[in-house]
Amino acid sequence: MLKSGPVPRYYQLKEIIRQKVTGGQWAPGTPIPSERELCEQYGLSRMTARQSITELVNEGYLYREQGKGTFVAQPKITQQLIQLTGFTEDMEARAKHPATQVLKHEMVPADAVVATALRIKPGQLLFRVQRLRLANGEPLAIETSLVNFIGCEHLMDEDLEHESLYQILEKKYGQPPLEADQELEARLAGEEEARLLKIGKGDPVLHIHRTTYTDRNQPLEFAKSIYRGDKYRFYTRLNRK
Amino acid sequence: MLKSGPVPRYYQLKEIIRQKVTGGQWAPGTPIPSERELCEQYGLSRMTARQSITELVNEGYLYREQGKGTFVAQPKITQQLIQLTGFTEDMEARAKHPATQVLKHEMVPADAVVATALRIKPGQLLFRVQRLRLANGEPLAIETSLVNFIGCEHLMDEDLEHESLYQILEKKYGQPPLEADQELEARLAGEEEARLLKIGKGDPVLHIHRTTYTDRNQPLEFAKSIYRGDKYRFYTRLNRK
DNA sequence: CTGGTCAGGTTGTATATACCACTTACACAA
DNA sequence: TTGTGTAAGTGGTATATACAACCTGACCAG
Repeated sequence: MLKSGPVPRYYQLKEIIRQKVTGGQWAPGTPIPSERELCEQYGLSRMTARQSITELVNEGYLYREQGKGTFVAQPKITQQLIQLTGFTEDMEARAKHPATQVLKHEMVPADAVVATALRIKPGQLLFRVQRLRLANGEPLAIETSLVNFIGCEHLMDEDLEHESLYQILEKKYGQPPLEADQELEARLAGEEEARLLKIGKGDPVLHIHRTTYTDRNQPLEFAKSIYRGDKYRFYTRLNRK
Repeated sequence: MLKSGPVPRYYQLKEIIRQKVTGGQWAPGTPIPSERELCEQYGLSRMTARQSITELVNEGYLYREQGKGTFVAQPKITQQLIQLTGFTEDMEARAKHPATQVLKHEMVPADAVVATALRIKPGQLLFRVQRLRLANGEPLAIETSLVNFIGCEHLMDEDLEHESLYQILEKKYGQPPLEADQELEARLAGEEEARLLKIGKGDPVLHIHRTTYTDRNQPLEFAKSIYRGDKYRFYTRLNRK
């Protein structure tokens, strides 16, 4: 019998089910209890139980078959790797040890490209930080972030070598990154990039442009990253319609 | 007043709203009618109207704000480009003219890597087709697809120069591609690849490995694609949690 | 053995209702 | 002027119920 409280009942059930799936208690391919069983077992109405299941289906943990039941999905290799994360969390999901060197941080006016991405006027002052990202001690990426929100100039005082930008934005500034659009391209490393990444000029690199959104689809960050082609692989999942 | 029929009411309303959003009738940032207004207007219950809205929110067309209303989201540049599509549809979404040359097609036994991806035993016979993909007459990608389902050997008789593999799989074989996991990497073109793509050896290329799933999360296709780095950009969207 | 029907299970759709949490605007009091 | 409370409107959560669509297995007639 789930309690009513600050945490909604459907969410409590959702987490219980997620636990059983990710914890291996319910094996892939096997049916989970029917919706009617679940409501009886946890003392809630069918629509509430359905909401829990629906969200887990959308997240790829379960799948439904009409007339037959709801089943545990085969675990996707990429489950952890397709979420919006900062570099730090990304590396942790890949079981690598992340580190950061801040190359530069400053306030700069927006150019035309960035202004379009962030939906602001060119010339507006943005916080800009350029960081070298390392995994297990090796350079992996150069990341340039441009951040825009009211009060973003206070980011100049933050310690971005030891704290995650996304964590700071969410916890200290109430600007949680919630969604992002990305573009990826294969390119060759230029002189400067090669030097920083400790690779050869002309080695392959992955260019990633990311626009990050917070509440209300408000653009928050525009980031350009250059990843070593031989050390980084990008994962994604696509759906039909 | 929406009709009850083969098409569910919530789906009818969903399409009506989607039309108004994509057709520009409701501008980005403006509130749509409240849930209570919609049920009254179309003669259905609030939970039904909510289902329509919820799905459109998940698809990124709308966003909700508690206590305030539901609003039209800013259109994302990538809206069309982040869905699971075959090459043909992908090019059409990018407003380019696609063409195809079949380089080879055959039945081959699965090697270890492919067998793992498709969750079958190594050695099982698969349909394999290697195609050169062109956009506006220029070579853009080399695509190698390995397809596995009962009866896949009949694909040998299909005309894959003029028909879409995904269309055929869905319409003629009842195996619709529904979801896919992808891995992307930046690499350099090898001799053979460079010749086919009409670029120089050592030019940057994007390697994409895709596992496509059909109903019940059943692996259907494993594909390796090599895209020209200077002509192709990959789009994706990420969500937090 | 084959094919059809039926019962009982599942998810899918839909209604009606109620209350909660949050936002906004406005009237009113300090 | 400045709060501040109140009312009305919004989406968020939750219940109870009903029937449709679909799948499976058991049973039965041919």
